[in-house]
Amino acid sequence: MSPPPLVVVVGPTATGKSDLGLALAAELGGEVVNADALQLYRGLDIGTAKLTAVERAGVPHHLVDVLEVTETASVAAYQRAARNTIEQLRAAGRTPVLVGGSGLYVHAVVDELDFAGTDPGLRARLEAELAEVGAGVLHARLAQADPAAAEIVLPTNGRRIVRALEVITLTGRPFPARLPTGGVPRYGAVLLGVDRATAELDERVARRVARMFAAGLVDETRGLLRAGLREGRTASRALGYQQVIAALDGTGDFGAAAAETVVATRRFVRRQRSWFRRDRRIGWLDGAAPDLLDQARAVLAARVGS
RNA sequence: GGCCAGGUAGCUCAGUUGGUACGAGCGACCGCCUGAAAAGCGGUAGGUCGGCGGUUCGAUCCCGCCCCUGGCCA
Repeated sequence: MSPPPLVVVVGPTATGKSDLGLALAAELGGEVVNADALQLYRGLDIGTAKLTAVERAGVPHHLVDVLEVTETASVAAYQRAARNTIEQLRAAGRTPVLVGGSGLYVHAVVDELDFAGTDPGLRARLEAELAEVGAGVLHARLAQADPAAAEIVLPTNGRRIVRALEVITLTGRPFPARLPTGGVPRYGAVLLGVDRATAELDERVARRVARMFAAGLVDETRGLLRAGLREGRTASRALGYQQVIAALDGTGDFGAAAAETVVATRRFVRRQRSWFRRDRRIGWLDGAAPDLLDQARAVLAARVGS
């Protein structure tokens, strides 16, 4: 008997991915594998809209609460962990349901992305240099070392320039500046996308953020700050937390922080869409459809069957 | 009612000593994205310069009246 295919549920935030993923896992006798970079963190609960133990209704969730807020997330580490988990589940005959809105993370699991290694010392040196001399100078160096990559990586994008130089120095090979376009996905994956009409989604985001603040996002952030959130490179940037930290350091105006979180989340939704939009393998569903689950079932049946 | 400040892009504000608005940040839209990705980066579209009249070859910038906003005084 062949192992069950991987079911993937992607889409912008606040569309209803988690609920659909949960329902599908429950129905298929599967387990959820998180593909959300920030839900990896222990303690980032309210702001990441993490499902509670009760809401999970007994369906096992993997790769949630596996990082401390002080740790820096890493796609490569995530890729290894997620593939491991998925392979184990499939070997056990359980359907893995990969749910999340971090496009690069999903891509890393489902497609052939090979991350070159990393070297903390080298990275630190390059970053210090970036801060000192600016992206332009480093880009000029990249143009020397790898003209093709320099062609693609913009001279203003310090982050990418640093990584490109790191990879080239470490491997002696060019930096693959272009993401491979999706071919046949691993694990016989079926990709489902959940989205909603823009106006409706914006409205949901506003309500969700209000709910988060009402539910104690500020207190949660205070607690996490005591746990070292400020030193966390990834977690301190999470939507909501980032704005609360700024308010705590500055005006103390949490109403403004909430408003800023809404705007930032809306921008995030747009970016998520532009990321997923180009993946032609995704079968899109309207999160508002009353028969969402039926539609998802239908797409699954059609794709798995073929 | 009087005095003062102000009405310039969707928002907050620069600017032009009268000659086609160098506008900026934010937002919007589009896109990029290989070890921070809820991060990082790029492109594009938006303006009767409050209204009406006057002066002038020419007015967003000068004059008059009016409307609106904020503050002070009564």
